[in-house]
Amino acid sequence: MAERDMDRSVSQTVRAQLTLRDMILSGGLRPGERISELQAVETTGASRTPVRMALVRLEEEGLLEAIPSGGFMVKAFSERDIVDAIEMRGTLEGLAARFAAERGVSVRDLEPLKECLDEIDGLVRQDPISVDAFSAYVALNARFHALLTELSRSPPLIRQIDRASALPFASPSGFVMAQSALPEAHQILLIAQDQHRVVIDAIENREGARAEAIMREHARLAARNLRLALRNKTHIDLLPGLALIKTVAD
Amino acid sequence: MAERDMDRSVSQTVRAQLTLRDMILSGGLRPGERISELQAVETTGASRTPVRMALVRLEEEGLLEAIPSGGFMVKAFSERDIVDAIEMRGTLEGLAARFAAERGVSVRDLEPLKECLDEIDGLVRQDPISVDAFSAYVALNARFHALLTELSRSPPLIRQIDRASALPFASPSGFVMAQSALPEAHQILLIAQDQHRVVIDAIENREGARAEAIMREHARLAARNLRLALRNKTHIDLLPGLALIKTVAD
DNA sequence: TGAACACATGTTGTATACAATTTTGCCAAC
DNA sequence: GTTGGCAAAATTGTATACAACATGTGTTCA
Repeated sequence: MAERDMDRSVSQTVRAQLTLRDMILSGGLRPGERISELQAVETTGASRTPVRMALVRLEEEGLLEAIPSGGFMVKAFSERDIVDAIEMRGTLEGLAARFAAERGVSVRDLEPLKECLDEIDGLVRQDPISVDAFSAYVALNARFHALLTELSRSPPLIRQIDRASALPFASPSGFVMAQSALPEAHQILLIAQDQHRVVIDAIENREGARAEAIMREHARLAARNLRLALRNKTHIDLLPGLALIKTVAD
Repeated sequence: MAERDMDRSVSQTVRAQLTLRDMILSGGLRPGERISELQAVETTGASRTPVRMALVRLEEEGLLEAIPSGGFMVKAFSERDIVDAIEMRGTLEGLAARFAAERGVSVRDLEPLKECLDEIDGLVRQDPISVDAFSAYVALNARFHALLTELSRSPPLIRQIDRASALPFASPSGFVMAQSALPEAHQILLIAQDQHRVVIDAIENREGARAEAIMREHARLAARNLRLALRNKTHIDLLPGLALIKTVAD
């Protein structure tokens, strides 16, 4: 912790925030555990002021919780919290799809989305999907969701969706893991891909209500699959931010 | 600014945050205006550290925007941002209503909601509604929305809705103003009240999809009315957080 | 007259010192 | 043995000093 890479281009606050977030998400700090400022100072290398700023930001982000008597602790989530977060995010993305459709987007705007989907098609064609292809899929899926969100052209909505994604299990990766952590994973991936295509079609044809409904269904499917995966304990170790869950055992 | 009430029960950070928020919302600080830390120190009476913490929190809250070169400025919102924020909040409340219905709530839980609605009934009975009755209505409406949100029993969703309400024009008060800033205000209030009743009915009967649809419609109506009010410039001065809007003149 | 550079000024990011509050451990009393 | 209280230690909230950076202005040269 002495000779860490002192990148002067970013502030100490940002660096401390990144370091602490990594520690929280990787499970280096247990849920419910109090975070000692001095200890954080040692591990991050920054001084107390930037550490405190980072802690405040992480609290607003939803990863930490303020202790009434002072200081912060790592927030603990229940399994239902996770499912709820995914539905919440999907609901907001549904609104984004509706906005995109109602606002009217040009064919040019939809091109990157379609390219994304074409690339995904190439990946999901193979049935026992390789590990490399899978991580490529995760990245492409995240890209698709981000592009769709942007398409709403609504800064408040985009911001809110970003905030909802701060909870790692509610991020697009969480979507994917939820969909892929079951025996019938491959079929689910195909269904999800179909839904993606239909949403784009709905947006292209200015069908706001339809676009929203599809995205809602997309999210409800992801939530359902995650519920099943949690119950069966299948591959849940793939879920990002797992370290934040209170009791993996029910 | 010398002898402000030094309430030792709350931290300097919280006090600075409240003071600065008031200044922003009341228009004491113009949108796009850079916030000087030293000036904030003078006006709030706190020292630089708590002021900085307050600024970070207000940024996360969405009222401030970070300047790349350092420091913060008051965020500016377009009229469409406001309408979007109201729809966004309504969408999340729709999800809350669905959760409440699906999760199953006892009759006891619904009682406070019904009392709220009964009280509102008493107020909206008079046609030219008095000023006192109107502010009572605003308070009761806020209470109803808060109770409904709580009914979802979903901490992540409740948190997200609270955050969405941080933008003052997206708060329940914003809902009301949007609904009441038109000539046919009284009729609109009656419709809104009807929708409130139907939502409770849907929740009571475990009809999740219906409860959600009604709340969505409730929000879309509010958004539509606000759009009209903004176009006609009728009573838009009643809208909370008006000072944050970039151009009142289109 | 205009543009460019240097300097001065003000502002923010960071570090640290201090004070107050909370927590913890220990000892005594019931 | 348990509980209450007291004291010490640790931790957080606050204030301020310092350093790096950005900004604006004035002067000088083309």
